[in-house]
Amino acid sequence: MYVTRKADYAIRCVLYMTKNTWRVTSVDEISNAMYVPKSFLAKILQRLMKAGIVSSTRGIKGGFQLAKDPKDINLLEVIEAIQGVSAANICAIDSRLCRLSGRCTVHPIWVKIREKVEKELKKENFEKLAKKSRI
Amino acid sequence: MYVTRKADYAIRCVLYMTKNTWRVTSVDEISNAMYVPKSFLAKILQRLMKAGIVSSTRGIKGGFQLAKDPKDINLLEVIEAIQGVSAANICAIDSRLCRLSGRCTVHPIWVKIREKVEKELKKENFEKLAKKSRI
DNA sequence: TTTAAACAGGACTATTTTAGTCTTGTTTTA
DNA sequence: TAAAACAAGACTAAAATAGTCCTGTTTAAA
Ligand code: SF4
Ligand code: SF4
Repeated sequence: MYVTRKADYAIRCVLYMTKNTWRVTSVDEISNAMYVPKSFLAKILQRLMKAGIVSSTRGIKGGFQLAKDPKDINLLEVIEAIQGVSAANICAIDSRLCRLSGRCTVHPIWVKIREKVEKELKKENFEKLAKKSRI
Repeated sequence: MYVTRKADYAIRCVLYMTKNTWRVTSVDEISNAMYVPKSFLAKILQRLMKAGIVSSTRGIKGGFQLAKDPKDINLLEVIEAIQGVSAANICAIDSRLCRLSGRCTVHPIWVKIREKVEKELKKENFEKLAKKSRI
């Protein structure tokens, strides 16, 4: 499980939008507030759209807003919306990616770690995060 | 924390050597047994040498063997010997890698996840792994 | 009705990382 | 003294990462 800049930016921006829930916010505003390159952010928001996490309004005065209640969005789903499923080792993403997985002693350890990490990430919803937030 | 092929191979090979503790094993033998490209494995073993995990004997009949008791080698140290410290997000490797870390709400979550993962990996020593092993 | 602000989406690119290979040299034992 | 084995550095191809850019569409407001 490695979080790319793209996914990290996504989290920051969903957090920003959480604090402006139901207000339409432009890419430009989010980009400036969260220190994310504008054209890169535009791409990120497109993926969050496809995942149903944000919705967009086109045209002048358009922008983005959360498509769900912040308490129903967790860290894991934002990360997966951006970079797909991930884990610490390939066999924990899909055991077929290593032909040894069926008889490997280490394989179950990676699976267990993946489960633990995902459990932690699922626990963190954006309502909770926004309450603590100072960004 | 993402485990590269290099580190995964290292783990497999340390496990193989655990089952032949105190016997000098050639790169060629390990390479064939563990399905790791020979010249790549040679590089990996060099790093395990520097970390004090294995020792080498040069010349004909030379090879590698563990430099420590298998119960004193854990998964984390093998991984770190190969790829250095790693974590799920850059700020959990070194908080200075993100200028927001001081005021970021998400940062402590990555730190906590790193701690949990490292704890799991430290628990797994090679004596324990070799007992379960069928590779 | 036109214009400008904003999103949509695809193509493109530079840099870094990964996953190796290759070559030349040194050591050691049969 | 030759062959088998490690040592170490240079090299490379492919993939992933971190973006940019350009052309088009939508829509509110002047
Ligand atoms: S831990 Fe085992 S199953 Fe997983 S990638 Fe490594 S060798 Fe394959
Ligand atoms: S989680 Fe926060 S501190 Fe860590 S990299 Fe992301 S923005 Fe920076």
